[in-house]
Amino acid sequence: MKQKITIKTIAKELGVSSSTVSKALKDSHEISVETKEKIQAYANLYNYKPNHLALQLRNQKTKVIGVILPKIVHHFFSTVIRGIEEGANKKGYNIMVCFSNESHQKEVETLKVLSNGSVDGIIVSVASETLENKDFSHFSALVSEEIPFVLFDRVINEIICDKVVVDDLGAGYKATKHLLDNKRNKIALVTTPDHVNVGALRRQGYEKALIESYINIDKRLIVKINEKDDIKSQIERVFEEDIDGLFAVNEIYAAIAMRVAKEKGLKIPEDISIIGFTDGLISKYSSPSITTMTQHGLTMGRQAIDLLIERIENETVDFKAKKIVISSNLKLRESTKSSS
Amino acid sequence: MKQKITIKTIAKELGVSSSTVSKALKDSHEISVETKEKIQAYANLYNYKPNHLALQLRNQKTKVIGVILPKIVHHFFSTVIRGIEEGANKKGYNIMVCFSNESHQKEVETLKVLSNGSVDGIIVSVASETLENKDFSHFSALVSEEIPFVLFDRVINEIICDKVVVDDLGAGYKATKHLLDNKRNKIALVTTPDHVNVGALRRQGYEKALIESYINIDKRLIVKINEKDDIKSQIERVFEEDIDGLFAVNEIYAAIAMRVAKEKGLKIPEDISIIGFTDGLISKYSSPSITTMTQHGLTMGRQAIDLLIERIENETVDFKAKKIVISSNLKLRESTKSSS
DNA sequence: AAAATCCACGAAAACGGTTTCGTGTTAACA
DNA sequence: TGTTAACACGAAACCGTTTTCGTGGATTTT
Repeated sequence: MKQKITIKTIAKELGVSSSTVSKALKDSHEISVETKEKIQAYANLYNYKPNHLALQLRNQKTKVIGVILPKIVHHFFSTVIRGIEEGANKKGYNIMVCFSNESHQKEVETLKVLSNGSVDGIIVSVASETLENKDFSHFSALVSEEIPFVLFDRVINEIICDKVVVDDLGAGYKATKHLLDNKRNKIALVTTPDHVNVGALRRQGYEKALIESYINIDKRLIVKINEKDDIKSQIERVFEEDIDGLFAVNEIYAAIAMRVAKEKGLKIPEDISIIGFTDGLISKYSSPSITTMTQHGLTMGRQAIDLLIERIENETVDFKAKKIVISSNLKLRESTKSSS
Repeated sequence: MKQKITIKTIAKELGVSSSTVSKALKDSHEISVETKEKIQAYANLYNYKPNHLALQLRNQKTKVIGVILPKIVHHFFSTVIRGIEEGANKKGYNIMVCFSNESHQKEVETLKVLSNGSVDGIIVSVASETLENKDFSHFSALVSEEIPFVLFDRVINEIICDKVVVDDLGAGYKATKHLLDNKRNKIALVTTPDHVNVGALRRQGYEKALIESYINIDKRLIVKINEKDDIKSQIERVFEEDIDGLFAVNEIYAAIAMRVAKEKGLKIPEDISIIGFTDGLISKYSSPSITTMTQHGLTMGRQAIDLLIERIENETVDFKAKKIVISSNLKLRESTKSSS
């Protein structure tokens, strides 16, 4: 990289001190008009740009936000990034994006790197492995170091900090209710293992809706996907039961379920109604298109970044963790009949 | 944020100089064992972490790579990010992700921010607006400032720098050839406006394949999508011709085309074969699943980051721009019959 | 006993800015 | 004519770390 021009070199060339240059470039009233013009012209000519690192060191802030996601190739997380980036940009921040790839170890390491002063604050959605083994010490460390951070979507109850979540229980309830309203009563649930709290909450919503309709919860209708094994064959098992409705906690499971249904010769939505989660491209462009619960990734991202920047810029003495709950609503499409 | 412990505070507390502390923490042989142990113990106790900003300033490098993408909610770009992040991580770099949202202005601004020393190098896929108005001065500036950068996918011929691209012409050719081999001969093309070079190249491949088969190019079969208008209705127009094959330059166009075909009562792949681009989730999970040309986003990301880091770390005197062409291959699925 | 060699550590400069606090010169005022 | 104020600029400290080059005292070598 070419040697960049600095204030010092300008000062030397023009035979003034660096303080003068600094002030002249900021159009300070302390400096005479001629000197300012001379310096500004020179700086312009040689395309002077202040070194960001020096400024960061001096100001003790980076104007950078770290973001750690479990994965990227996922419509929901993509939209969250977009929301975060938009909000950050509006306030003059940049974002540094990292991935844990659902690995606890990677999450710990990444958090360590980011918390050495490279960023002013951090936004995290917790890796499933961390959720599973329940080792949250890296987050406690963040708390005790008083580094501003907010958790979203996959959060940890034990850690006290700002959070942004979807009303997962409510969403599970609404989804199931919609199927019940469609006169479905043998409703399968395709969900995650219990340690992923969003999955667990959505299941609770599902159960709540069933109980309200005096339908017994049938364990055989619930399949908790283990992503290490083949997903499709796990879903096929639930089709051995005579189901007429299916609620999947993400759009990939929904899409796979739809395919299985078609292969079984079932018509959608006539023979079986299917509802997914995350209003992503798959749901939108598949045919029939899939009714889903919206996850409002953009909104979540924006809320998370706003919360974080608020925390960073207003070092409030009285810390009070905030939790923003975003409600999910039904996006009606072709894979379920509209309730009449 | 809590006041972090620094070398200076350690030095003061322990009554030694900061040089001693610095050396002790690096286990230098210059420092006696007792002193080292004392200092290390203290640093450990108070959880000392070196300030990254100070290091960056001193070393004149950030170990951060800037990435500018036209958009994120797009399977291809998501996978590229993943590739970049993986490669960067392996070499001890972090990535700072920004989006131009296809806007020229935003691209210029972002580039300016990143090139003030916040990053060691930059990876860009050019915004479509920039491609359209052909104002590349911000990239020329990068060249003259000798900031390492690499362009990928959407590149600019006029700018001399490292590049990673897909063999778009070849891909367009292969896709069309596949349809021809399927005994299709009225093949529609759904592509981008000409200024998006990847679209233009894929069209050339399409035309080459047709010409080789002695088929005249019929302008009515080619639709250049303007994303500002409704995409579906633009695609519907091409279905007014009696087509039996369709090649779309991305998976969204392909998915929409498939939907239109279904609505017209056409059976896929019996009545019409459809082939897309980018091996994304839509193509994979829709039914019928869509045959596509793979775009190898992960590979592109990795190649781009490797190229960039190579450039950063080996300040070669003899600059020779490299161009890596990644060939695309056919991913056979249900939306086309296998050629026999 | 004088000279050379180690040892363990500190002073200071450097990275590139900003900012506070002078200070010398000139002009205005009493 | 002496005092004060305004002006235009510079010196130096600071952010946190690394690194080069001393240096004073102890030990070893001639």
